[in-house]
Amino acid sequence: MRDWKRTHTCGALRGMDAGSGVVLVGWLHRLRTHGGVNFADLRDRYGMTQVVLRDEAEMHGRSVTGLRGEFVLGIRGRVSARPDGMVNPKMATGEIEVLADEVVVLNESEVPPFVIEDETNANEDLRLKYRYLDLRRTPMKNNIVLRHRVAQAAREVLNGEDFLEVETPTLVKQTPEGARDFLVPSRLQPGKFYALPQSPQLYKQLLMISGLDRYYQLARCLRDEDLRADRQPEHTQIDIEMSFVTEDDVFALCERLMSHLFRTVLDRDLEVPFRRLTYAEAMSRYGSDKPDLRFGLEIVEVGDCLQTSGLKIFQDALSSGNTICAIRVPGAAGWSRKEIEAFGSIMEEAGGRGVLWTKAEAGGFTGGVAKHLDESCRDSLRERLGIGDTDLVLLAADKGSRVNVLLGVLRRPLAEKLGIIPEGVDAFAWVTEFPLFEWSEEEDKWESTHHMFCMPRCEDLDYLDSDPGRVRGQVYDLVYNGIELGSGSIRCHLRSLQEKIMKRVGFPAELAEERFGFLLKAFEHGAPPHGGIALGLDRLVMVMACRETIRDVIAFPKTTTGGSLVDGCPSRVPARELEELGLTQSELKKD
RNA sequence: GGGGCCGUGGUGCAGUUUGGUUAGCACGCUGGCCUGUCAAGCCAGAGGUCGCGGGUUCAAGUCCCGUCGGCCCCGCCA
Repeated sequence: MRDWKRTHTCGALRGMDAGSGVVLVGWLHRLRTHGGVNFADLRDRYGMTQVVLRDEAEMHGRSVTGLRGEFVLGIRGRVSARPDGMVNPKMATGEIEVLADEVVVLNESEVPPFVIEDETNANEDLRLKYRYLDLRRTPMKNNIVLRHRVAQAAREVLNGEDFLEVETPTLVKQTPEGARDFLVPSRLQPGKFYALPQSPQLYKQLLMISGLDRYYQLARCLRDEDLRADRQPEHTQIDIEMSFVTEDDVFALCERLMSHLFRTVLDRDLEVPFRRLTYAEAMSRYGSDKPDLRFGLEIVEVGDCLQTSGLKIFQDALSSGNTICAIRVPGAAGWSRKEIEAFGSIMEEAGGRGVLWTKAEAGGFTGGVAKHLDESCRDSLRERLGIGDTDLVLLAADKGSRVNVLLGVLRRPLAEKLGIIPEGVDAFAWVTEFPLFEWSEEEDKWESTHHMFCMPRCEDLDYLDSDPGRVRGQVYDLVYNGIELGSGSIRCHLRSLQEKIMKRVGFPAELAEERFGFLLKAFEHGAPPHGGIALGLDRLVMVMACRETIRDVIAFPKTTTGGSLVDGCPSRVPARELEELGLTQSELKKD
């Protein structure tokens, strides 16, 4: 057989190539027969080229009508400018076509289980089973390409700023607290286990103590927890750590990083510095620690406006010290009771007791709780909320900040119904000053909000013992359009303080020594002040690709039950291998 | 651990509420026609254990129970 090394890809040829002899290889995307002249679209990663097959082409024993979709073909021919009026402006290669002299079938293909085209109607489980076919589709291929470009652009920025890419172990010590670990049994030390890393957290801190100063890694992180559209058991972080930095340094670096990514990959400019708001502010104004700032619909406390209302719910709330908050929904006075109460249902699903409401129309208040609002209530509500003439007001009363969370749940659905979420807006923000601890009812103890290696804010150090819930950390999240894209902190680098924090979350000195002795020891050998961040690469690429799930930006993702449909893992293993590891499967049911 | 939705030719869906003769549509597929198509067109055709198991019934895609698989959400995910 002659040499079938390609001279061009299927996306390369242009009008100026007319007259050249070329060899193309690729998959037969579609074949259109017209008797004496036939058109074959040849597809590869780089694009699509129309090949003209006439009767005189050497087919090596094949007939044109014997060719099928997804056959792998080699084409030898000549580039020809398309005749007048035949140029296809929808194709990058639409100015030309290749007149085939010779066609060879490099491999045949079964009829694919779904059609390889940009808009597929195939269900996701089928696409996952035949992922290699799904990835032939242009949108999926583009996601993978986009991911590559994001990863490389991130490396460019970090390499250019003297960061070192360092790999950390995959077989690590099991960590107490945090997510459930994936465990790997040790053969050489029967009965003992490695864990797969939830993140390289401790290793990157050790690298700072090593004096490497600036580290990054595109790190796989593994957590044995339930899946979601934006959560997989294994995901990738752009993991960053720096010595001798403040929060501002980390923010500025990430802003340079994100600006470069959006500029080079999406050709979009970001407004920097990103907006900053404290955790307390985010929770009170938006009812969320990852607020969507593309639209308003802010939550406002209105308890004092309702002192004179006779409504029992208000009276009870005020007398019991509960909070009453409201959202002004501009232009929604025309909504029906049914439409409004749909939002009450959303609130109930979130654990609330439904929503109260009233409408501001023609200078007055109507509907819902309007009849329980006297002039004084109305005036103060008008002023507090800036109520216009066609507004709906949603109100809720509940304990403390719970009410903000409940109303916060409504913001996105409200914005969608109002159609006020702007296209193409990149609403980045830093949420800062996260509390260091939160009380766990379930465990009946204080737990770390982020993780136990975060530095408290200096001014809150005195509350570590007296009022742990009041201690804010040098802890921050990066938020984009209501999605958490990353989180980080300035770390604790002082042994005594770290021990104090560990004690607070249930690790007395002895236990801390056993579990984290190596880190505490390292702190005694000149640990520099340091901090960093971990950015979720999957989520970042997901939002950049405008996808709804990170499965679309992962080549081989898992299903919601943690399975891989393309290869069928997890799977059973031979009993002999279990024995070798000192494991038995007696409790597990057979297939 | 809990809640919800889905499963019908290769693919996507209709049919299930109210059980009843040959399970319908589109795309794809197969064969034929066709010398300028590019989501080609026209003609003809093949293709279905209704996820699986059990039950109710004269009769089950349809009703009941169980089970498997996929998706979404709560819990969980420092």
